[in-house]
Parts: sequence; structure tokens; C-alpha cells
Amino acid sequence: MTTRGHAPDGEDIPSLADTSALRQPPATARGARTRAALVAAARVVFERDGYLDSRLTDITAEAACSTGTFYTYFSGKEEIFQAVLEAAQHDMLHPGMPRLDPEDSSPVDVIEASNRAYFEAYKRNAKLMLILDQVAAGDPDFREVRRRRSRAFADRNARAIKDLQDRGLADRDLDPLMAARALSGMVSRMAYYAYALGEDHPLDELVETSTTLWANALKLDRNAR
Amino acid sequence: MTTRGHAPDGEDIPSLADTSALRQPPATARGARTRAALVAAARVVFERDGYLDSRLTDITAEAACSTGTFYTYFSGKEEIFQAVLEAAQHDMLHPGMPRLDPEDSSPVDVIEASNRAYFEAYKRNAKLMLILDQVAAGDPDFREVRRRRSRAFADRNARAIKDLQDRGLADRDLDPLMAARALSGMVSRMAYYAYALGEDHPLDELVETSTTLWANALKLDRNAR
Amino acid sequence: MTTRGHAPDGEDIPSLADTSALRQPPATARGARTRAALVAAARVVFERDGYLDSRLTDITAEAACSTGTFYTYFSGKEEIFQAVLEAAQHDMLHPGMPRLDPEDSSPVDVIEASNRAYFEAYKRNAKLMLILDQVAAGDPDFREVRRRRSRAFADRNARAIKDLQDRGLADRDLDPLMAARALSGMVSRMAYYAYALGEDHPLDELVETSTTLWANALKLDRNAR
Amino acid sequence: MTTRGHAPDGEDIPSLADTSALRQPPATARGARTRAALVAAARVVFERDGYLDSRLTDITAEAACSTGTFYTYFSGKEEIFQAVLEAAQHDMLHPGMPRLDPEDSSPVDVIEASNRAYFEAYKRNAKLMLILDQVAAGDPDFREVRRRRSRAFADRNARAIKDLQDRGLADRDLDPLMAARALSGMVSRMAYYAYALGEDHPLDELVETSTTLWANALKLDRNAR
DNA sequence: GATGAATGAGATTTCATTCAT
DNA sequence: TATGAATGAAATCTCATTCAT
Repeated sequence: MTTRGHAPDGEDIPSLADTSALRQPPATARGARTRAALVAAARVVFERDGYLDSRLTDITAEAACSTGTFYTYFSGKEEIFQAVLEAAQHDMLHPGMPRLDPEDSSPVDVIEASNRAYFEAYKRNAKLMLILDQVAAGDPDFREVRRRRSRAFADRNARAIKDLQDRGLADRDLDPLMAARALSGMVSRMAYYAYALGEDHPLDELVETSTTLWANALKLDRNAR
Repeated sequence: MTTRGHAPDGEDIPSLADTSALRQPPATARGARTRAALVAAARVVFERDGYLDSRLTDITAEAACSTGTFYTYFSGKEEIFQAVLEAAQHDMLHPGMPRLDPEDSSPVDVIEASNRAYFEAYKRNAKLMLILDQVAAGDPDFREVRRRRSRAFADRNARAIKDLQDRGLADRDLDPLMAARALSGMVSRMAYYAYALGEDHPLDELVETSTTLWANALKLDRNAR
Repeated sequence: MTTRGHAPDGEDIPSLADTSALRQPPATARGARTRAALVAAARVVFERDGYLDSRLTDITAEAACSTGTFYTYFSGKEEIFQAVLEAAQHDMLHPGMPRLDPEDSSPVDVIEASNRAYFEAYKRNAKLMLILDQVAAGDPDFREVRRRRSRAFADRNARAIKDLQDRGLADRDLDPLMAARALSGMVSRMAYYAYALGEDHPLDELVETSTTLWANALKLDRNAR
Repeated sequence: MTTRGHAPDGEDIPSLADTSALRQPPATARGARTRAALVAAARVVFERDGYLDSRLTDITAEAACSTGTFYTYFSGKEEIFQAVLEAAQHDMLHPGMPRLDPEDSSPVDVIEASNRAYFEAYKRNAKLMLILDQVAAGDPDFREVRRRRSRAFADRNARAIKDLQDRGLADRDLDPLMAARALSGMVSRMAYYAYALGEDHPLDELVETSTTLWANALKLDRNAR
């Protein structure tokens, strides 16, 4: 398991398909400003009204531009939603985890650090995560993207688990891939309860419980390196 | 932990609030038949088209009645969706778990049996679960119901975990409530990947991995009673 | 002018056309009771919801009978409205005016007494009067009935005015018919402001002002017989 | 009593509340034209079909635009009806009364002139007045507006009557406010019979009778200034 | 007589998208 | 680039009336 961490539910942040289809960036500085204003406005509106209940006119009103202008930059709601996600994605994927001293860090320390980073990032983006759920539920294409990305993350974490098993540090009875998926899902679901549903458990408790469960589940030795 | 099991994500099946607002049941047998036909038709249509893309007229067409008849029994799409869920709820909450011989069952056996029952029930209702996600994401009332029910289940499982801790069978470092929520979430997320996103892992692997992780996480002794 | 009085806005109470079209009265006592319950319920509903916003089902619900039963007695909303008016009509046309001693009563006394009786009757039926306005405004047939009845009353009052003019007691410059209509209208409009619009002026002031204006307008001598 | 006149039932022309709720006026000339076309079309349709029997699609058809366009300018039928009334209001409130030579005009002359102006304006707007009746009867908000405006006019006329009383020209036994309301109501009712119910009395007779009754009622001296 | 479920035409309303200015 | 009026297809919902029981 690398310092990069396991990104417990990276699968929730699709690298939004079809970058090929993206129109070329605005030619002028004014255009860039307008486009950015629209994306920012869209995030505000989506978080306030949800994806499905939001109207394009609300977005343009929030961005203080006309409805026509919208179509200069985006082909529709789906496309601007992708743009909003793209912006959030960076935050979720690079959540500013503290660099751990590899000399001094056990696997459990790494898990704890990346869990903490994940919860913090989820909290910042909770409303968006909810909306992503909504869209994924309704749109098979989106689900497919989510599925693929999910598997990619699972593969990465599975390799880390495999590595620990090979080094005799983790339970060899577990299927690495399935376990990776299960444990990532566990953490993402905890974040969902806490922040999307608003249970608002204290961060430290979330981190502690998730880390202990994760470590126990793999039968990791807390002290091993 | 009782034979009743832990119902890993019972929280996903809100006991749909406001039974007060329900119109009184049909007075005649004919009325009851029509109402039932509408609910059945609605499930078909929701699973085929999703909640948001479904139209009332599709439901009445499927039920072979007029649009007016729909409003004799339901005030709108939301209300018939509640009725559909209510019907599915029974299946999810009483998933026909095999009665285990108490003499011969370890706590882990109970966990395994209820996980298996949950995965089977989820598979039967996967499309509906997806739709519930979609609706919950967009509707604060629905989220609140889900949150309340989630907490009720967590409390029940937490008591079971506490009991195991008190008997010296489970890790005492864990907060029972948080652990209960986390592990239930883990199982529900596994089911989501497998059946809602269509990864379609073999049932036995799902059951085995989830049970092992659960047992490990609580540091249960596989052989203890 | 007879003791019968001038019925200031008798024209508002059409003798509801087409009694010919009325179905024959219920054959049984039970039928009579049901019919009466429906008429009473209709008045309640019309006064509560207005004519146009009332639904037949509200009426049958109020009368505690089924929708089908309604059609046993009435052909539709218009017909039951006529029945409601018919019942109220008696009150408006025979408002329980005190019998005045002809020996001791001046024309002004008679006017005063009938004005008072009219205001009292209007107050009792204010909501219905409003509804009658609504229906008359929307239904040319109803307007025609109102117009005919209005003219009949005006004719009667005009004869009384003519009589006073002939006896040298009233202003001979006035056209009796036009004056009759104008003064009746004045009183009815006062009642409308007071009771239908809810200004709720004291009854005595209404009576006093209307009577004084009426007497002045005709240049009646308060003391003449 | 000023040359402004008494506007005998100004209360029938509500200054239609809630200008606050009005959407902002069209930004472009084209928009202003479309909005005006819709208001004109609505008047045509309302007068032809009545308020309740009119459909939005008839209005848009008459205005030669799409249904969607309607909602760019109005939130519904009620709002466009207010706009129609607002347009008619100007006509009713400033009915183009001839400027009288103050030197040469008695109070009765002023009354006569304003009565005549009122009858003429009512005739032009008779259908609309009928519709206003219908709406006011069914809508408490509309009634309240009518009541308030009615009182404002009554106050104005009451001051004029008080003035005449103070100058010794009018009957001091009358309550000015009540008399003002009664006499205004009388004139409005005459106009209603004549034009809304279609009795179609000659204008000169209406004016003469109303003015004589009004003058008599106040015991005005026809020759005083 | 009484019941109440079933009907279905028709009205209102929404909003993504286009396009002339 | 930017504007915002115009579009119109589609969906929801109502309720008087019928008729089999």
C-alpha cells in the first residue's frame, strides 16, 4: 500500500467520460470568465436545487448572463454537470493528505491518514456527492462510468492488500479485490450517513472506527511496518 | 445477536411516513383489485423507465385503466411510489432467512445467514433500490425517513455488538453504534456494486467476503457460540 | 304603495325559470329526506366554496350519500342551485315584515319597514346573494331571468310611486319606473356593501339613511299619510 | 364637490393590488408589443367567453403567439385579468368629463356631468364590469380590493357632501359617508341594469333620473352655486 | 333507491432549445 | 460573443357523468 492511499470511494468520482467531446476552450479572456461563472453558478444551483429540479435559466440567472450564452459553452445540463464534477474531482482525488514519513509509518497509519482525508473531502463535497448519486441512479451511462472507475480503484487497493497478504501482514483468506471493494464501500457509506444524510458524527470518531474496522478486517498488525 | 439477524441496510427501506395521509382503502373488492393492479403496474414501469422518466399515463396504460382512475387511489407519482416501496419493504425486511438451530449456531453463522438473505433480497429488488437512491437524493423528506430508519437498524445491531463485547467475544475498542452502521453500510454497498451497478459477483463470494470481513472487524471467534 | 312593501331588490331572487322541467318530487319518505339533505348540503358547500369552485362530490360528501344518488334527484349543479335558491327565496320575499297599522302609517313608515326587513333578510342570505351575483354574471339565461323579475318589481314599485305623485305627495318630475329601479338598486347596493363585502354597518344606520334618501328623493312629506 | 366629480362606483375598479408581484416589464420593444397584444387579446376573449369559460389557448391564439409566450409575461389567467382591468381602469377613472365653467356651474351641474360621464364609461366597459362581478363574487382577495377602493371613493364623495352641508346647501340629517355610498351605489346599479343586463335605457333618461334623485336626496337647491 | 368505481376529454403549466437582433 | 423573446411538445390533474352491482 503506497503513500498515495486507497481513496475509499474514488469510484464515486468518474473521470468524466468523453473528454474528446469537450468543445475547445473559449478563445477570449472574456469568454473564459463567462464560462467559469457558469460552472460556478451551476454548482451553486445544483447544490441548492438538486440536479433534476434545477433549470438552465436558474444557472444563467445565477451567472448573470442570458440563456442564449449558455449554449455558447455547453450543449446542455449534462455537459455543464460534467464540468462541475471535473472541478470537484481534483479535490476528491488529491485531498491534501499529509505526506507521511515512510520510515515512521505503519500500513495502518496510511489507512488512517487516507480515511481522514477522504472524510474531509467528502464533507466539503457532500451535496455534490448526493447529486452524483441522483444522476447515477437515473443514467445508465453514468452508472457505467462509475462502475469502471470503481473497478480501477478497487484494483489498486486490491494490489495493496495483496502486497500485505504476501508480506504476511494481512488475512490470506480474503479475496483481495472483493475485500478492497467492500472496505472502500464501507468508508464511503459512513461518509454518506454522516455528511449527505446529515448525521454529522464527529470526524475523529469516523476516522477511528473506520480505521479500526479496516485494520481488524484485514487482520493487520497495528505495529508492523 | 439474535436469530433475527442484522438486516445490513435496512435503512434503505423507509417505512414510508405519513400513513396518516393515505386515502382510505377501497370500499369494494373491485376497487382493491384496481388499486393492486396500479401498484403492480407502477413497479413494472418504474423498473423499466426509472422514477423520473416514468409517466402516469404509462402506469395507467400498463394497468389497463384510465388516468382518472389513478387519482381515485393516489394523489400522484410520489404516493404510488410509496405504495410500491411498502410492498417491497416486506420482502426486504423479512427476507425469508433460514431458521438456524440455536444450539448449533455461532454468531458468525447468524451473520452469514443474514448477509446471504440480504444479498438475495437486494438482488430481487435491485432496480427498485436504485430508484430509491434517485428519489432519496432529490427529496429531503425521503432522506429524513431513510436517516431515521437507518438509525433504528443501527441501534438494533449496535445492541447485538454490545452484547458480544460484554461477553468478551468482540473487540471492545469499537464504538458499537458506529461499527454497526459501518458494517451494515459495507454490506449494502457490496450489494449495490454487485446488483445495482451490475457487476454481478457470485453470491457465494459476496457472502463469504462480507462475513469474513464482518467477523474479522469485530474480532469474533469463528467457533464461539 | 301597499303594505306589501317595495322589496328593494326583489330582482335578485329569480323565480327560478322552468319549473316545468323540475322532476316530480320523490315518491318515498326516504327519498324526500335524501333530497332535502342534498339541498341543505349544497347550500353549505356553495356558501363555503362558492358556486364555481364547488364540486358535486363535496355536496354528496356533506350530505353523506353517494355521488350516484345525486343524479336521482338533480340533473346537475345548476338544478340543485335552483333548488337552493327556491328555498332561500321564500325568506327574501316574505321577510317577516311587521304588519303596520294602515291608519297610523305614513308612506315613509312603510318604506322604512320594508327597507329594514330587506336588510335583515339580506344579512341572513348574504353569502347566497354573492353566489347569485357570480352565477348571474356568468350565465346569460340567469341574467335574463333576473332582468325580467327585476322589471316586474320595478313595475310594482313604479305604480306605487305614480300613485304618490298623483296624490301630490311625490316629485312629479321623476319618471316612476326609472326612479323605482334606481331606488331599489340603491338599497340593494347598500346591503351588498354592508353584508356581502363585509363592511358591516349598523342596521339602524342603514335603515335610517336609506329611508331618508328614499323619502328625500321622492320629495315625500314625512307626515303625510 | 370638485369638478373631479363623484365617480359613482369607482369601487368597481380596483387598483389591482400587488403591483409588487408583477414581473418586470419586457426589456425590449418587441416584448412590450407582445405583452400588449396579449392584454388586448385577453380582453377580447374575456368579453366574448366570460372569465371562467375562457381558455389560455384562446388568448394566445387571438394574440397569435404560443402558449409558452404567455407565461413569459403572466403567471396565469388571474394576472392577465388584472392587466386587462388596469387598462380599463384608466377609462373608468378619467372618463373624459367635460370641463365645466366653474363660474357657471351649480353643484347639480357637476353631479349631472359626472353621472353622464360614468354612464358612458360604464357602457364602454359593460362586459368587463360583468366579468369583474363574477370574479369578485368568487375571490375574497378581489372583494377586499373592491371594498377598500369603494371606501376611498365614498370618503371623497362624503367630503363633498359634508362641504355642501356645511354651506347649508344639503340636508344636514344625512350621514355624509353613508349617503355617499348609497348614492354612488344607486348610480352604479342603474348602469348595471341598463348596460350589463341590457335593458338599454336611453342615456338621457338615466342621467336625468339619477341626477334628480341625487339632488332631491341631498335636498340640493338646483340654482345654488 | 343507493352505491362508488371508472371514465376521459380538456385545461393548465413547464422549460430546454432556437434564432433574429 | 451576448441577448432574451419565442417556441411547443409533453406531462399532470380535474371532475361531471355513467352504469354495473
